[in-house]
Amino acid sequence: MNPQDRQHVTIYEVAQRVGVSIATVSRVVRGHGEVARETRRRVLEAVEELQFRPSRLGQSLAEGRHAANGIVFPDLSGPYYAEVILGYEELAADLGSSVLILATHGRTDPDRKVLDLARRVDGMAIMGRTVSDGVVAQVAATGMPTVLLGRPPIGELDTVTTENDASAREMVTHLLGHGYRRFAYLGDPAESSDVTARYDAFRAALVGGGIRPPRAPLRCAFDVPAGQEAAQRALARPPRPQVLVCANDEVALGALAAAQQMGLSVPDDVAIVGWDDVMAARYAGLTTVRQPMRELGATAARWLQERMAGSRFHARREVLQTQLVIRTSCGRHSVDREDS
Amino acid sequence: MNPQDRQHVTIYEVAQRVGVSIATVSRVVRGHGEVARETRRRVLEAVEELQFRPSRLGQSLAEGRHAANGIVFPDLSGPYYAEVILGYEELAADLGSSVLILATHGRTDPDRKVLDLARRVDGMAIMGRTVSDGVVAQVAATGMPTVLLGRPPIGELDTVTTENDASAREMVTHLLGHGYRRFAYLGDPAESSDVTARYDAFRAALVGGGIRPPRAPLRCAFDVPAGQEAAQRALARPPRPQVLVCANDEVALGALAAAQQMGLSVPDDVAIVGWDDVMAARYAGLTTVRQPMRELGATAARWLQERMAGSRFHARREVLQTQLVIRTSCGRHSVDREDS
DNA sequence: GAGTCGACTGTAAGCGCTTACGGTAGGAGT
DNA sequence: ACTCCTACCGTAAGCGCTTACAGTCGACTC
Repeated sequence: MNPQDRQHVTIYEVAQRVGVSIATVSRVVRGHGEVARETRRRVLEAVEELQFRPSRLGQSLAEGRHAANGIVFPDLSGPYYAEVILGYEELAADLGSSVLILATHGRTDPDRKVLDLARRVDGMAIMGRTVSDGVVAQVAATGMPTVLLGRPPIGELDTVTTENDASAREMVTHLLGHGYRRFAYLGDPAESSDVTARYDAFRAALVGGGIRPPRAPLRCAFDVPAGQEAAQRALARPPRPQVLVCANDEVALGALAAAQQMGLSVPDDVAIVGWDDVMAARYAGLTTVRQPMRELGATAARWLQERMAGSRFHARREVLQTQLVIRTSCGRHSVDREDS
Repeated sequence: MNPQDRQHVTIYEVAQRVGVSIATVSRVVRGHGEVARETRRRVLEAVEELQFRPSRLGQSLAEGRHAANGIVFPDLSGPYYAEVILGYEELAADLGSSVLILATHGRTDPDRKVLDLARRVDGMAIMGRTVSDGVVAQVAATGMPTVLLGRPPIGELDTVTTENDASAREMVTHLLGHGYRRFAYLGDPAESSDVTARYDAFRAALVGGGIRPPRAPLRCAFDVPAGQEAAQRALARPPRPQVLVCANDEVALGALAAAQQMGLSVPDDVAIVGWDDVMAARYAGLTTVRQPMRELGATAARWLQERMAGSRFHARREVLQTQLVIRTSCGRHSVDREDS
């Protein structure tokens, strides 16, 4: 069959077949207006026979809504985002919206893509540093319900983030308990507000513990190779740090690889910790901070729904709690902290 | 701002502002017909001032296409699917299509959701055992370009899968080389055609090696807890198998946990292997089979594009090659097989 | 100076649906 | 027998765009 002649059955054909107007067919299909029992039966019969499905486009155009929403994220390669999206999709679909996704990573013109996306949805969730504040504001200015995930608030937009301060503090306290004194931080605070927050809290906690924090973070991207490379540099430079605090688990996994490659034992020669608790972290024995990723996505979907329904009118902020997960990469413990 | 009064600027307002017809505005915006330089300038100016973006709905309705395609997958929780989707999205977006996603896992009525999805896209990719053959056929029958991923072919539809036979054979050969004789298989062949293929090839290879294969697989779902539970049963039942061949890495990771919990050493007491080479596999030292996931998704997107362009007309089949990755979970080796 | 041509622009017919509004017919009420 | 409902159904006006077709109007040609 030639793609050119994709023929969908339209409401007109159904109407003609039954001998009624398209209005009546529409009423039957939508289940809205009143239709005589017998007429309804005949329409349904024809719908069945012709396999009629109303065109979403016609429907949306007439209704003035897409019945869809979108989510913008940096990348899907990490396990982190996948979980968030899943949480989002799950709820959104249950609420009757289709979900459009957009990964900005590596795109030449993310702003434009986001603007495009905005033309096909009723609301959107935007994660992290994917697009410029200007574009977000521009989208929001059209009245598009928008919620921000793991990104600093912009204007009056709803924002959901995860907790960073307390967990960083707790993490550092734990590390200090191991007796470590020389810390390095791997990750680029410019990359995301989460990293910024983690880094700041990390420094503050060190100061609070009477330790002089490192002068600057070792900037590196959010992936395993970048982490490995940065860790290599950090570990080669004397005095060797006793702990590598990594901006996320992927960086930490890279650091683990670097240590192994350099013949250093973790945690005996160097301790390594991360953030997110991705699946691999567990098998790598990585001490990290667990994020409620599914819930992050689900919250976004729920709020969007409420916005679209018009039931809420001022900006909401929520910070989801995180949890320190102690494994083996931060030092030897008398007792195992994590079961399984 | 009340969601009710979301006002988009329409082409009419632009036309009125400039004092031309909407046809002219459309020409300028699309860059198709001929428009006088001066007129073009004034239109663009107005477009800029009013922040006009054509409605995708109006556009799509007039053009007769959505400029979007969809992908249906069982679940996003595993790392496997996320990668496939990313490969798909990346290419599709570059080709100018938006991407709609649909996770069928846990949905009460996946078939209906897929039919819904079909009303909003120009083409779709369907992964694994997500929906019934009937529904796929029904969608395809409307002329919707469709490609199947990791799923047995249906009718004349394009199908991309990954290689299972050779890798299973190679895996078993390697295991036999270790001297193992008692094998168990964890996974449910009914779950996916990949599992079926792997299981069949596994049995055949054992027979080829002069070993009597297990009577039946230990059926379990595709996730870590299920794998753990099934492995526990398998390892508790004498004679204890020397090898647990797992349908995928998540099951294998569960098996690893079970072994650890039972105080068994891997690989000394029991060898464990999986499939997929998810990120965690590397850190768990799991011997597995690497799948070209990104490429799987990208291939689907490319084929869809070709179908939609009408440039291809008969069913395509492709089997992407996989690669055995030897790590430590299958037994002690004199030399490390994997760098890093 | 009439005819021709080309560059530009407007008119209008869709694309497939929803829904406000109005019309019709048959039964109830008196 | 005449009105008045009520239940049902059709008409038509959108929703916002694209594009075939039909002008219009100078500039040119002969």
